[in-house]
Amino acid sequence: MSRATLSRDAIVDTTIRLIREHGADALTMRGLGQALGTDPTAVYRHFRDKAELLRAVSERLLGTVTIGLPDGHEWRPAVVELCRRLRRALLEQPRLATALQFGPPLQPSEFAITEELLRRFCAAGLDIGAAALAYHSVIELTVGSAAIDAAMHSMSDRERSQQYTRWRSVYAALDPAEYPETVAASAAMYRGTAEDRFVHALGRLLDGLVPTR
Amino acid sequence: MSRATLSRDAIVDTTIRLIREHGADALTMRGLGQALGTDPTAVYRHFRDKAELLRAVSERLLGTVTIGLPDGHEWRPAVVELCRRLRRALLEQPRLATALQFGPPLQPSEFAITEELLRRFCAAGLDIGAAALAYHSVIELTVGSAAIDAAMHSMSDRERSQQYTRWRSVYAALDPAEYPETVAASAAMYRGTAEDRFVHALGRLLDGLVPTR
DNA sequence: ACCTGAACACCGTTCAAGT
DNA sequence: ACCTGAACACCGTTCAAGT
Repeated sequence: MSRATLSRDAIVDTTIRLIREHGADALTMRGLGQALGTDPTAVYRHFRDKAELLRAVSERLLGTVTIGLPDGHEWRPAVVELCRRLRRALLEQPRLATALQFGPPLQPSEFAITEELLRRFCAAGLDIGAAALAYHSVIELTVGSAAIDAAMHSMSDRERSQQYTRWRSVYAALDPAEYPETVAASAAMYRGTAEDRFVHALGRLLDGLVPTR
Repeated sequence: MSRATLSRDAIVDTTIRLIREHGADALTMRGLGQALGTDPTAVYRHFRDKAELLRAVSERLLGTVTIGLPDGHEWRPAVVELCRRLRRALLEQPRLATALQFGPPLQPSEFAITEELLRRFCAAGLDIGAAALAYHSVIELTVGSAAIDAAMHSMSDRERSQQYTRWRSVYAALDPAEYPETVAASAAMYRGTAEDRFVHALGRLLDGLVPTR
């Protein structure tokens, strides 16, 4: 057995790898211990409990969201890029979305995301109250898109597109007397990637939030 | 002990009550058995497993979303009301949001929601492809709003507003050199109820999805 | 100082046995 | 036909004991 020297960073690394490979639901402390080459309970020397470990994971994942965003006068590309990154980070750990609101200690990366979004919305010409509302709005959309796509995220591209095709045929096969619009729309449902659909929704939301005068 | 005669409906009733009172995470088959006055494993006569039970719960909760919507020529009040109801149903069972996409059998109530939304968007003048995109967009926002609010949902009004106040002071106490906009916006963050904020976000999204020509 | 491993108090679920 | 209850294979977590 490799004599692993445990550290918070090494534990977080391995946890993220396990979640990425096997899904968030499959993460157990016993499995984590095995992947680390230590007794499962050794992790408890470094983290109070599983929740604190997952908070550290989320901090790591969210930390990359705001770095190196396109700067300059255009607010919109920056907001879109930030939200795309946030969505991808949330996808890694779906549970994270709701867990965010829980913990007593808001995390540094969350503050950075909030500040960046508020700054861009102010740059877009919104007053501070409208910027706060816009912040809440885009966060809600981003979290929802990630939550809906989370189940598909562990699939391969092939499996995913098969699943979309299957759903389209289910819609297409409905009784047209009872579900006329669904049958008519069936070919248009779940078109493109989930991220495409998210970017479209975000675009329309930003259109509504920041009216062009 | 009351000699309860079990039925799927009675089990779903009790499950919803337990989730409403103690939260979705606190639902266990043993606790459910106790609430029903039967052995915990008796439920397995009527449902294959916990997932099937929760699917029946979601079907019950989502079933009420589309009944008696405001009819007539105005598409917008109907869409808003449907989404508010859907959000409230999702709040009862946060887990439901992601579980929706899982199961093989899409449920009747989901079809009804899809049809109703597509119908209203077509009535608003969108072509069928735009209606499908609009459908995906409002679902993502609604699911996200419910997911974010889920943690607060079990709190009393008093606790919830205390939590909001606490977050505002955290934002207000940040270093204004590093987080100027957040400090400036702190008083405007988490204003009103979560449903107020959702209705605002939905309104702006609908503005963007259905441009007034 | 850090890790180990037995142990505790839980889970969801199965299945032979009861009535 | 339906319910019971022991049992199985798991969880997260604690804590005395090791090194």
